[in-house]
Amino acid sequence: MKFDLLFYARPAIELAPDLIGKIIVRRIRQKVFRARIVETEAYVGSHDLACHASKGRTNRTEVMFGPAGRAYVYLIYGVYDMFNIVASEIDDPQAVLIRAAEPLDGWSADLAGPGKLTRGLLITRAQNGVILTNDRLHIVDDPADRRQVVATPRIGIDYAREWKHELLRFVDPTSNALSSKKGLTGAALR
DNA sequence: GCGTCGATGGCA
DNA sequence: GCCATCGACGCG
Repeated sequence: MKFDLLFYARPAIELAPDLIGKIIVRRIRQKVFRARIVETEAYVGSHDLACHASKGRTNRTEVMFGPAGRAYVYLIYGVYDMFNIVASEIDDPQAVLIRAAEPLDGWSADLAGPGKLTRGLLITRAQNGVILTNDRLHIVDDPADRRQVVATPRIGIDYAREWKHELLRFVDPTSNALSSKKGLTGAALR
């Protein structure tokens, strides 16, 4: 079942782990591609030094200040688009970065990383601001999913001082499609 | 299997 | 002058 906007209207630190095991549905020219989310990160507001909104309200971050359930897509390193889902409520800029997923239904693609995921699902800045209840791009539940969730520090934010240690990355440790094994230990690596 | 490095463009 | 990245390359 497609999630409605209320599903997204809560703190990113709650939404991010809950999105593990959920399914991205992407429709491209009448074809439907589905992928199971296995890695996310929470960006928890203006006070979070790793959150783009900590630098203030700008053209780029405008979407994050709006209502929950919209896509925040931006370009990084001049090369890759990053797909986020806006969380929380108006004027509280929180978002969840979707970092990795496993293709379903026998479709094969490498979605093990935020840049590879957007490339594989054809998500670009053209989707910035779209409401995620539309038929072309949305998230559905998988009631049968046996998800496991482990929290680790976020990737690629060494500049964020004390925030770089916060356990705001969430992964399904049993997945083979993670962007990195950082933060996983012992049994989780087998 | 590691570490290092360059590409590439929008943003402040 | 940075980056919420990726893949190529060199090592030995």
